[in-house]
Amino acid sequence: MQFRVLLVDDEQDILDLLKYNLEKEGFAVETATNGRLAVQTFQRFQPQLILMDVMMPEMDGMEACREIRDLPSGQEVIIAFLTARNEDYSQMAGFESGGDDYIAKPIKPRILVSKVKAWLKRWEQKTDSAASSNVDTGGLVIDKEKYVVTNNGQVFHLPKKEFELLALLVSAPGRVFTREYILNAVWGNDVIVGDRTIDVHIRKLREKLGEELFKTIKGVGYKFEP
Amino acid sequence: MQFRVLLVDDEQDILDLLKYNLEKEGFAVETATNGRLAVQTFQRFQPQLILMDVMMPEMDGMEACREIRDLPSGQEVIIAFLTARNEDYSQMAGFESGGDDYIAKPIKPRILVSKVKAWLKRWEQKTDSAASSNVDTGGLVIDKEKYVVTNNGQVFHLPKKEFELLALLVSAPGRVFTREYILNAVWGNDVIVGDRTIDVHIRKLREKLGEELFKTIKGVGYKFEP
DNA sequence: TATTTCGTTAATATTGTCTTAACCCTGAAA
DNA sequence: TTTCAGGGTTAAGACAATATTAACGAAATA
Repeated sequence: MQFRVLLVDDEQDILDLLKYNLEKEGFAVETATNGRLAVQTFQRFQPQLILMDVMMPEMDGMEACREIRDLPSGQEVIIAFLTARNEDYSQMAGFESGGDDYIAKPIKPRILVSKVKAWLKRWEQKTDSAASSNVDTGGLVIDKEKYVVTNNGQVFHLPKKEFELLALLVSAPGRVFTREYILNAVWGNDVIVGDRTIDVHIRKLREKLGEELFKTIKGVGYKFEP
Repeated sequence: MQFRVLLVDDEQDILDLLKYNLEKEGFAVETATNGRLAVQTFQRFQPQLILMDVMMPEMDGMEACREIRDLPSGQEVIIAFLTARNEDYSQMAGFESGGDDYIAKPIKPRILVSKVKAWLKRWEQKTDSAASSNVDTGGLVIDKEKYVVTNNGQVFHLPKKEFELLALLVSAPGRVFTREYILNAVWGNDVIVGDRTIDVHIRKLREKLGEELFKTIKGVGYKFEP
């Protein structure tokens, strides 16, 4: 299998250098010169790895990263940032925008190649074991690591409680969960919240993911049915 | 009758705490510190209830649960898991390993005791009526978990009272249930409802599932016959 | 600090379920 | 044949459970 790498930088020199070195190693490489183009190219090219400069005209790396992560196909790809050494990467260190790693400029070809190989290795492992941490039921994919839900291609970032409620219901499609049980599972046995709280969260899930997915059994509880 | 409870956790502190509180309530308690020991102790001790941590050395809770369920004597016992809240309950919520319920850590003694009592109450009922969660009698399948009735492939979603009445009658096909008994079982001994109420519910069941399935014994009661 | 997002609740609306009243039917005893 | 007891049937209304909306404080975020 040939791996695909997308390079994004506004300096053509750097793009050429990196591309040359990666292609020499047998990777398929495409390039983009700003964030907006990167998002477009990503959708067509579907790379396993994106190497992206943070500072760019038109749309910066962070923003592009977020946009890509919001695409249904943008969950799996590894995104690594290129940064000037002294650049303030405190912002990205937390990877709030969904970046996985970074590499400091100036970039030495050797180091780049070995890093890329390491990333792609990680990508392979990740997709191997993805089945365990991801639940997939009838077009609805729940990624417990990233706290992200994908429904028929649309990506949702659900708040914690909603996410947990959803994860619970989806864990056994068709099974009815009583209110009592739900309270235990999602809120814990020491927290006391009113019954309406569950309704409201159910409502939000229905709003976001589809009314018909969550069925009410009056006097009993709720169930998820694809 | 004294109930027997088996506690399984790798932390001695927790075992001590739980044991103390349960013994104070009059339960017979034994403990084990990993899954393997739990299975052994179970065979000797034959408890009605097992409280088990999910994460343990040697053999984890899930695996132990499965092994116990595979024993001839492991069908009746109620197995509840101790879990850190927000722990990944996707695996256990589906009860793939045969667990019945769980309680979230940190565990407050009060809550523990009341839960244990509820579980043991359920155990008593369970063995009383041998109410397995699925009943299948002559093309009629009652799935208490999914709260769904299937009759010759057709799926019905019955309201609560109807469902309970049906479940009662079907639990002993051919047996006649007196009106008094039905009132006790479905409505509870404190609720007062007129006699016509039962008729009406029977009517609805006949309408939905077939006239001939529910036979009236005048002056006595009703029975279900496939 | 300013701002936004979350979680919860209160108040109200809405829905499905349960119960009942009123009346009908049947068979057996008077 | 009447009468009566037990059950059958129907639809209306009572009732309880859930839905919905907005609003508030708390928490996270900028």
